[in-house]
Amino acid sequence: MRAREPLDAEAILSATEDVLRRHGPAKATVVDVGRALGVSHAAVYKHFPSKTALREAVSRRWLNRDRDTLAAIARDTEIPPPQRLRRWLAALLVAKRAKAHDDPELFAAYKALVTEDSAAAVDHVADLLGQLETILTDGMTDGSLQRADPAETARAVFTATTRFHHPGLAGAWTEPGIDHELQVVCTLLLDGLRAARPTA
Amino acid sequence: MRAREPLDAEAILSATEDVLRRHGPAKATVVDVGRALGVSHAAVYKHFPSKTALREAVSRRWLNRDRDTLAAIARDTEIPPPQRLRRWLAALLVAKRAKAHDDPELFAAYKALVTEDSAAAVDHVADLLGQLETILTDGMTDGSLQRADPAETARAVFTATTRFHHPGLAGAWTEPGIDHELQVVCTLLLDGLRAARPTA
DNA sequence: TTGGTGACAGGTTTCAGATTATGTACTCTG
DNA sequence: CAGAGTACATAATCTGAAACCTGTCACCAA
Repeated sequence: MRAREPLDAEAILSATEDVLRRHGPAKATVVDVGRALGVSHAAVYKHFPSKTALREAVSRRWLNRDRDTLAAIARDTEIPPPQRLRRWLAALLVAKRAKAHDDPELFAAYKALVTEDSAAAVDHVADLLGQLETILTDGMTDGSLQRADPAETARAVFTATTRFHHPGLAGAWTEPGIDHELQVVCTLLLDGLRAARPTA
Repeated sequence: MRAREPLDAEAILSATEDVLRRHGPAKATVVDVGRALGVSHAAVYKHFPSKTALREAVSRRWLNRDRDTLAAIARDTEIPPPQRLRRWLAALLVAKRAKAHDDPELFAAYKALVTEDSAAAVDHVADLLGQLETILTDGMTDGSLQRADPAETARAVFTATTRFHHPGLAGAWTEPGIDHELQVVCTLLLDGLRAARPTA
């Protein structure tokens, strides 16, 4: 209709994020996104093939926002791997809890992605597993951790801490004992990871 | 209306179970339960104070049905505690998966109970924790397991295996690698439980 | 040719009005 | 008088027509 600065994917993502926050994932529509940008909803479809793709892209960006904090811990060779693992898991809980609390609408969108296991969710998990694997590999290299297959072990650690990061269980993250419980589980896992290769 | 053998709680529970299986937890009504018993719905209220109480009682009975299998493993002093723990957790997964698969309607009812954490669900968890504690205590007594507080450790083991028993995550129980994954997690946990009391 | 528009088909959601369910009270029977 | 029934108020749920959303189109502007 009129000359505007050309719509780009980033602008659409930001607008979508706002719309999601305002209306929640259930009520947010592509028409709303268009309206927020002063544009028809068909314009949005020039940049994203579907509403699903749009939601995925928004969640991806939202998830990647505090990815670096976590990645920095995973890569921090100053901290001995066992402690690093502990800190990383604690930071993961803190980050997830903050997201769930501060941004419930976007968290709900992310949760939906996980339950229908969309590519964005799968990639997010793969990323986290990779970070875990980094820590474990470092530990195996410097001898502070024992077991052999880092990928399998990373998955086991991730699985054993499901309670603290799976969005479907977010309800429990506000319970008072949760941080302590994570510590106990961490200790148990670390004891296992440090143990000499067992007999059975 | 006519002389019948007097309605008792057990008969109501069985009828409710049938109705739940036929209609699912969302559509099952107290009137249906009455109809199944050839009785008015008000008669049901003579025995149960509310529909919620009735659903809880049904789930309780349904959950207790294979409780003994599990309890038998927990108590089997023939098996060394570490192996016993492994078997118990495997049996728990098998039992839960069977329930989810063979009885989806009642499983859904149970899942609902867990998400609104009703007394029945809480009691069920407490029961399982008690069984875990038995195994751990036995292991600590005979020296095959090391750590100190059995209740706290039981909770940690239960938490670390959330993925394999929480009804909200039942979707993942049919994935092919799940049994192997449980084995890996078990091994990790057992290594931790057997480890000499660690330094950090 | 990329990025935009308005109109539209088909499927889904919504909302008000009608139906059905829950839970209580009082009645009836053995 | 214990236990079942009928009647009923209130809350929840269904239904169907209207509104609305998604995704596509043919067309337009720079």
